[in-house]
Amino acid sequence: MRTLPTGEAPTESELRTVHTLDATDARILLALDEDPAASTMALATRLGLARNTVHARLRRLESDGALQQHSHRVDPHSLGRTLLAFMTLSLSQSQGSEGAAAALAAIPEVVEVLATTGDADLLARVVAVDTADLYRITELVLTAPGVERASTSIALVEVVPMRLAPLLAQRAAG
Amino acid sequence: MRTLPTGEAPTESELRTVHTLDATDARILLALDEDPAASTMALATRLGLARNTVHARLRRLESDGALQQHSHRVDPHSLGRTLLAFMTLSLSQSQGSEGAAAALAAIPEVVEVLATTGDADLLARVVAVDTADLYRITELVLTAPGVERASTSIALVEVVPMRLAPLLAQRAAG
DNA sequence: TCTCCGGTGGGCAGAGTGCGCACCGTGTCG
DNA sequence: CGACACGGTGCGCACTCTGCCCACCGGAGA
Repeated sequence: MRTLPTGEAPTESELRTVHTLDATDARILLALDEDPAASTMALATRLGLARNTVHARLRRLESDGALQQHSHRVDPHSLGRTLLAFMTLSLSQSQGSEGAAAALAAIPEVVEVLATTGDADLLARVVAVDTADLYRITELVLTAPGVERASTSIALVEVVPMRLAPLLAQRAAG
Repeated sequence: MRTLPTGEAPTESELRTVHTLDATDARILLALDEDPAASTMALATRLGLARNTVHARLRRLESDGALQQHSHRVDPHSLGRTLLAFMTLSLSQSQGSEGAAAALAAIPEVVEVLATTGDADLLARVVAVDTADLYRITELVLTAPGVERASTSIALVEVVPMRLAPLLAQRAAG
């Protein structure tokens, strides 16, 4: 799966062979996951590696894209958006999804949209201040070109918060 | 919405009055969103503020929880998980969701689970190596206690990648 | 008017970074 | 077998940035 193609050919960096992570890479990323503020030196001493080794690997991981430069650190709650909801959207089959994509991208409260298989065509993650706000956003979403139906479910509890540590741990052990 | 309660009373920090962000806070977070590697000094010069000002605000934002300390920087693709899917899970009404939650949390490929309103009870975000792997995970999910039905849709394209910048921009301007 | 508070400017010690270098063990290949 | 590349290691150095002082200032509110 990749981001929405915008017309251009894939860049050289996108085509770059993805260096698979070895156990050491995974250990570094895992330690970083536990303590994201850790310095290179702290990681090195903690993992029993030389600072230069950790440094070199971090640089490679970043250039490979395994370690994203951008991070989602801002809590929507602090912006007053305490409500999280998912909308499954059905598009009219005749037209493409570009128009809908652009319209959805123009709504700030729509924080993520994925095209999916199945009954619905799009899955949108939406944040809102309260239910009235969510209603307003729903109306807005329904004005997007091609959007025929929206089915909304509200997130009640975060049963398993977003995480990658278990996968990293698996790789670190293997 | 909050994380799954584990029995204890909310901690003092969770009850702390959430300081609402002012426009300057939003500008700082927005600049940080665009360049997460930016140093305090770089932010200060870029925003036309004193270093001490930015420093003090960053400290407050972090202590308020608005700026999360942990960040999701690792790309699942680098772990070979190029497939992203969503599973809507129906639970048997009789039993609670604790058992299911624990079982799902034990599956590394399950990267996020939310309890939702609507037809389904849970929404799980899952990564997999390929469709065969996804099938294996589906079987695994179905063994979780209380899970009666799983409906899977595969993410095809990232129409709008996870983002908060538009909301921050709105706040920065307002 | 006085006081509080947030922003500002300057300064300073210490930590961490980025980078260079040399060395060494391992594995590969001609 | 010898040459070589490669990744990890240890050392050092210049530089930046941090974290934390302090004093000053201007506006808001009592």
